[in-house]
This record gives sequence, C-alpha cells and structure tokens, in this order.
Amino acid sequence: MAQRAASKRPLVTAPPAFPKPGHNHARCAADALAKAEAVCTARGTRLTDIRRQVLATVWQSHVPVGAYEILAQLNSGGGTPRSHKSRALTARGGRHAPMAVYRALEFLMGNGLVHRLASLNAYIGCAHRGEDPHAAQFLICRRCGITAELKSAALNRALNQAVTERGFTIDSQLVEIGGICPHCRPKP
Amino acid sequence: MAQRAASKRPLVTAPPAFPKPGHNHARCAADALAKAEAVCTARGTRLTDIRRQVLATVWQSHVPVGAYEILAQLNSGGGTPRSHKSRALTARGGRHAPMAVYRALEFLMGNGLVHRLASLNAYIGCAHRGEDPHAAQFLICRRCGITAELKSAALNRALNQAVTERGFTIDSQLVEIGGICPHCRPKP
DNA sequence: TGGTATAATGTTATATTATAACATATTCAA
DNA sequence: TTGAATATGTTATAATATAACATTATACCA
Repeated sequence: MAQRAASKRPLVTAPPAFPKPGHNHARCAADALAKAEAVCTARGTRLTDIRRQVLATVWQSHVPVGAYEILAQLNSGGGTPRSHKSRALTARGGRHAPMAVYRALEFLMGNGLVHRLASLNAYIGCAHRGEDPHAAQFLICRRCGITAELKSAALNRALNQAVTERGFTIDSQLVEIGGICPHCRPKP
Repeated sequence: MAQRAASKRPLVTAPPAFPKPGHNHARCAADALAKAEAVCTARGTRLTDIRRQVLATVWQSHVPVGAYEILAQLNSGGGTPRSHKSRALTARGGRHAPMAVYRALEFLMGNGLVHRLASLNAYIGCAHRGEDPHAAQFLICRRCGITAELKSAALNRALNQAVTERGFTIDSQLVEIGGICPHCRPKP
C-alpha cells in the first residue's frame, strides 16, 4: 500500500483511532483499571470494590452499557449477566440495588474515568483516563455499537468560536455523533 | 451573502440571535404555528388537534418542556398546568394519556417542527421550521433556561472534517452546549 | 354513496432510567 | 477510641418512555 508522500498526508491529527475489532481488549481494560487506581491514589479518593467492579464492567468493551445492565452483571457475580429481572429484589439473595451502581458511576464520572452518553442513557470508560473531568465528543457506531472518544482541537475551536460569537459562555458541552465506524463501513 | 471580508472581522455569521427577554413572543408562537400548518399542508400530513396543541405548548416559550409537562397542560385545559399527578388516571374525567403526547411529539419531530434535547429530556420548537428534519445544535442557558438553535456552517464543517478524518460516516448528530446566554451574563 | 384501507387516537399496562431519604457500616485521623 | 467524614445498604418512588391492542376518524375510490 504505497502512500502518498509528504504532500497530502493529513497532519497527525487523528491519533486515537477507532478501536479495531480484534484488538487486545484485555489490555485496554487492564490499563484503564490500573490508571484508575493511580488517579484515585493521586487524588486521595478511594476506588472501592463496587467502584472498581463498575469500572471493570464499563470497560468490558467499547460499547456503552446501561446502568441496569451493569447492575445485572454485578448481581450475577461479575461474569455474564443472568437476567434482567434481578431488579427490585436485591433484598436477601441478591446483591446490590440500583443506587449502588448510580453512586459508583457518579464517582467515576466525577473523577474523569467514565462518561455518560445522553443519547443512549449509557456509560462508557473514558479513553483519556487520568485527566480531570473534561468535555468530550463521541462517535457512536450504530452497527457495532462501539463508541470512540474524540478529541479534536479543531472541533473544539470551531465550537468555541461559533458559540462565543453569539455572546454565549460555555459551561458544558455534549457532542454525540451517530454513524458508521470505519470497521463497519463496507469496503470499496 | 458569501463575502470574503478582507480583515479579521468575524463575518456576519451570528444571524438568529439569542431570543431576547422582552421580545414579542406571541408572534414567535403564532408564526411557528402558521408555518407548521403550511408545512403539513405541503407535505400532505395532518396537523391534528392534539398535534397542534402540543406544538403550541412547546412554543409557549423558548424554554424546553418535558413530555409530562406538556401532558399536564393539555389535561388542564390548555392554560396553566394543574398538577403533575394527573398521570395514569386519564380514564373518565381526565383527558389524554402520555402516549398521546409522545405520539404527537414523534410526528412533530418527524416533520422537523420540534427537536428533542437529550441532555434535558425535553422538547423545543424548531427555529428553522419549514425545513426537513435536520441536524441541529443547541445553546442552553442554565440560568434562564432559554435555548437557542444554532446553525453554524463553520461548526458543521469542523465537525464533518474531524469525523470523516477518522473514517467515520455521520448519520446523526447531537450537539448541546450548556452555559450562560448573553442576556443572563453580568454586563461588564 | 357507501365501503374499505389507512391514519390517528384511546386505553391499559408496563418498561426503563434515575433519585430521595434515611439507616448502617467503614475508614481515617486526631 | 471516638468522632467526623465517607461509603454503602435499603426501601420507596419519581420521571421518562414504549408496547400492544381497541376504537374512531379520514380519505379515497369504485
């Protein structure tokens, strides 16, 4: 595959490519968990059991997961989810109630380790873990579900300009793009 | 129209300013309703009673409204909402069930007359009514709640580039910016 | 004009996502 | 070791949204 030389190469602007289908995901997950430990230690916050479990669940793949799906996995022993019905009856036999998950997610989001996807009501591990809570943009493949976190300076610039031009002061942003990822797109 | 202003002046790109606090809103609403009639006639779709009522409710202000708030207003006679409790018991005395509202909203969104704000679970009248369903960006003031629809070519360009650069094909986009609007911002 | 297909609405029930409020337990540090 | 702060347990419920099937209205056309 000969590449066009210097001329037309886009600058090194597309760094964290879309996660490939066959990549070593165990490593993604392990890295994320390790990084999270470090972040929490550094910040003096505590990555407790539940929080770690929730984080691990979120990192099972690059597909966002719902809070109740996380709950089901927690309550089924961490392996594969048993059923969606283990909802209210967390009492004796079961384990956790929804609150446990939501609280863990809140903590993880507050520490920049997880993001929420408003368009899906689902959660995903932060690809820039280790940084403070930050604005993020997401590319969501509607075929495979895999979601990549985007960090485009150009996009942020455009966004800031478009907005401040109108006298608006940004607090928070939510950018979620749906479509087809490079690996699901039919090859030419 | 297309002008290459010589100097550094930002082009005249901020057309539909943030709705002003004291503007003639009755007119916004009336216009929107009229436009909606026209759009539906043109498309051969029907702007029925409920749909019109829902649209009118959405256009009561520039602040997004929740589905159940719309429902409450419908069920209280179109005036001010009576209570949030008129939920399930739409049977005899009441009027509409949630489905009615959601169906109307679905129709209105399908016809490009209303948008949904995922970050608020709320709905707002489309400022570009008359156009086909379209991608939109929103500025949401966290103080007054007023939300403006943004249409920035530059932003769209940046967004498309950042995304296609990564081999992604866009289907849908969701851009919601939270912050302080020009009218709520403390003057210098 | 009447019949019929389509579209719209009614109605009931329930799914899904998220939070409130208060009780108990754990941790850390003085 | 005690007490404040933090974390979790527990119960209940809020808020948002959809499924499924029955009924009614509308439009079209033979």
